[in-house]
Amino acid sequence: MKFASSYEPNQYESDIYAAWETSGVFDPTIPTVPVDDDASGHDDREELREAESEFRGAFATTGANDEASPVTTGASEEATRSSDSASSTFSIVMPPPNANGNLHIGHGLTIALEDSLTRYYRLKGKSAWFIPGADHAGFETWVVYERELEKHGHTRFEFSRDELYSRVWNFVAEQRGNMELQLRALGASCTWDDLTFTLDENVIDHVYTTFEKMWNDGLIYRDKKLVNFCPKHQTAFADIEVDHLDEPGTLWDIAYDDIIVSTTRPETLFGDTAVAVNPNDDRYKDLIGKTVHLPLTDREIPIITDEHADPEYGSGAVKITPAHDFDDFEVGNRHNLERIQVISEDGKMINVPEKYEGLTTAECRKQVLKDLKDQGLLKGEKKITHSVAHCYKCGTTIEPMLKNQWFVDVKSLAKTAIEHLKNDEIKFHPASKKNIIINYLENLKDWNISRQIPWGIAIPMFRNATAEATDEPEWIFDRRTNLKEIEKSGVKYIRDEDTFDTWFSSSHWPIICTNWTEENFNPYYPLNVMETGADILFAWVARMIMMGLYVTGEVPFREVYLHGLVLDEHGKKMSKSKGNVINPMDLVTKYGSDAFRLGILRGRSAGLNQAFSEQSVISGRNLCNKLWNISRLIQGIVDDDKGTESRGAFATTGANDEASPVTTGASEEATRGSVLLSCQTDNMGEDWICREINACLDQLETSMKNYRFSEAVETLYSTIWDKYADWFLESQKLYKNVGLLKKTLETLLIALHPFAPFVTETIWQNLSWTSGLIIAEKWPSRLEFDPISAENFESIRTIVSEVRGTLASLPGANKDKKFNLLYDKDSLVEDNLLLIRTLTKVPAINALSGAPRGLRLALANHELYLDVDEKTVNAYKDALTEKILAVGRELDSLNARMMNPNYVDKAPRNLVKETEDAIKEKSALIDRLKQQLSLI
RNA sequence: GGGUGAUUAGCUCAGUUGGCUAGAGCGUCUCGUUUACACCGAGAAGGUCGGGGGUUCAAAUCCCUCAUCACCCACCA
Repeated sequence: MKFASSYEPNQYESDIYAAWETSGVFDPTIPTVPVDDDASGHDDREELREAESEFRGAFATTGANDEASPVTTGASEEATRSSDSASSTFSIVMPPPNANGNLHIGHGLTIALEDSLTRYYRLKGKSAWFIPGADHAGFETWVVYERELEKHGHTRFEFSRDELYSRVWNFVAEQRGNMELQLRALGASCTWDDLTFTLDENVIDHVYTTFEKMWNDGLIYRDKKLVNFCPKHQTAFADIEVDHLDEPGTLWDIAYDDIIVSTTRPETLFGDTAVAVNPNDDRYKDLIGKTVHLPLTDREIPIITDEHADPEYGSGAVKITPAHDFDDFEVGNRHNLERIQVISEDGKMINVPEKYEGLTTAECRKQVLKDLKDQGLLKGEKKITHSVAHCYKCGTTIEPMLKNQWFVDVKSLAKTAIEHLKNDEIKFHPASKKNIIINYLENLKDWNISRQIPWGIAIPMFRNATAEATDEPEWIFDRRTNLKEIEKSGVKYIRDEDTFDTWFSSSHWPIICTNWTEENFNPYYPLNVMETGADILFAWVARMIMMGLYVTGEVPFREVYLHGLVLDEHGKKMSKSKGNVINPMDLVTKYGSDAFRLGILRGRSAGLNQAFSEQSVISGRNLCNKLWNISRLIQGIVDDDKGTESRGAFATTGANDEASPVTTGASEEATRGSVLLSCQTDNMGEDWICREINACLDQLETSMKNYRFSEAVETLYSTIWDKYADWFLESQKLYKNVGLLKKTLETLLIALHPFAPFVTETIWQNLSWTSGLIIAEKWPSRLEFDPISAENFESIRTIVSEVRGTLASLPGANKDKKFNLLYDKDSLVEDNLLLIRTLTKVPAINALSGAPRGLRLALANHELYLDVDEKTVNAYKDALTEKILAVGRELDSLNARMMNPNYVDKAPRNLVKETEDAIKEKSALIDRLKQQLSLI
């Protein structure tokens, strides 16, 4: 197979993905918990026991093999000790994208992160399970569908709840598929057979089981409370779904007899049932306990005292409307005040004098103000800025509304969660989020889980249809939500029309996806890591923790990685109205999936909102092409080599093999109990690249363990490009160690695979000597090398760089002016004449005979001269002077450090020694350069 | 009101128990068509690490303070 001169992702990606998918590599190697297809299967104890023993058996066997397997042995001891290495499984769930929509840039980031982790741990030999999902996205989808209805001249009120449900189901079914194709294009190596849709039977089953448990535990209650209500969407919301925006408003002063109250909502005065003043406010002392006449009505309301009234604010007296204000609701509870609802769910006035009945709140406000003014009761107005609650979806002002809703008593759930969090059972990235979530849980209010939209999971509660007279309970739990009404013990019950807040079911996600059950041991629960957006820390992560602990007694995941928002290239939030939205699929089409993944991971760290631009994707594309061409070069060398049996054989040796003549350069920690790959290295460059690749693997493993994706990519980038291609391969154009070229290329391909799966697999399939799929390869072992030889290559690199730099800075330097290199008694140079000549492109390197001549290179430990003519030396005088000054400055600062007795005294000895050595080196260098200058 | 994060090169960002001359990508400049790659190679310029204090032999890093930006929670009759 011939490599084209550049990598064209579009030619390969879909075929590569199909090859993975059909090969079965996306499936975890340890069998997952058996799913009961029919509900009756639950009772089959025998089967369950069998499944469990199979499970444990598989788990134990793999664990035992692990010790001898080379897969994990490359890891340092520290890594092996960490929790993620302790088990042979790796599990992660996909935050389910909306089944109804296209993927946006945030999904692109999520998949890049999660799939890199999955592929990395799969290569590391773990049984990796990346579980995909699709979200019915209750409210989101509902809003889209309702718009659809409106477009066709319908409203939701023309249909029954069940009709609407099936209509939306069909609507979503039509839309589905797109999202899954896009996940494939991004390279998500997830187990498709286990895709969970948030309205699947087993989801509902889990949710009902939990709900029943909560109901029996007394954690579910029904209450008429003030809830956030969107008059447009006709549904209640949790606090978290409400946007608070600062807005200009007016504070009106209204006379209630002798007392002036301040309000921004005069239209709600019909619902007033008291006026409150602060108990310490002397101004109103005499009025306390008396009543005042409520304007525009014939009602009298009491004046009460409550801390809620702030003497500093407005008049210091505040009207209390328990049915339409959260604070007033609380005041009302404290003082047993009547709740009078004056605004209906569609935003019209009710229970008000006929004149105002049926007006919208806005119309009513106008009328009330006019009437108050006419009666001389409007005493003043002031422009203020206050925060107003809005529906996060449509922006409509939220109306606090008295409604009967189902609530979860969160006290015990939050308390348990806090205990486990404080016990450090979950590690957060970034770490600061742990305290934030604890703080949130400490102040959590009860959770309203009722939603008045048809698209969602029905709440499995039925109301006694007969009169209250019976002894039967008013509400009963029952799973038969497909029925509108049921009969039990001869009593008729009618289903509650409401559906669950989507977060109630979402909070079960790790449990549902891994098919956790009480009976089965499940090695995939808790998840190794939960990766999601920092913006849903409270809405989702906090609730998964509470729910996971409540249902399973264990935290649902061991680590949490939170990503921030992907901003546009100027650091601005992407939005349709700004027109700065980047579609990930466009970038994938244009530059390839790998380029997108590398680009979006680069320069990104946990929890931060960070900018993203096409430039970074281009940079990723370039790396893919570079790697492609590296492979092309090596394949060419391999092809030329065929026939001659070179040192292709690699022997696997224990690291502690004392007999080995070559000492290993790897750190003791890294090699302990591990396997090194011994390969014949014939020159310094080969030892050096082995050392560098080992260091790269070390760094990579550390980065991944700490979820530092950007750092991991950065390390690979510089190893592949700056080291492997620019130095090693350039030197291999002379030496051609075919065995080593193959081995090192394989190592780098596998190491990059988690981040750039397509190009690495494509190359793997194109190379003549590789077999199988790279996705199913084993994580590479460390390479054996001679550390002294490797270090010598650093000297060569220093020499070559100095020659190149000096040549480039010579006045009028260009291709016409070539100079030879002279060396004096330097065995390193002498042994590597060809290499240095090739890398520096000087015409010749000669031993110096007689007195030094030409231009001395600024190298401390090597006496090398560029054989330039007098004129050029003279012209270089300024540059040389500048160089001497620069070295002088460095020397000064080093000397200053050593002059400080405290430094010599207190700094670590090795540091002082280093400083001393550096001073010696710089002094020698500066002497020689000065000598050179004096000769000019 | 309470809290979090950010502030480092023209731009976007690294810099993990304080320690060699603060790094990378992109951009800029100079040179280069050497059969892996112009999606390339070689070289270079560019930073008093937001300001001010402090601790330390040593501070981008720790502490205090101020400023600016972003966000979260509470809440504003």
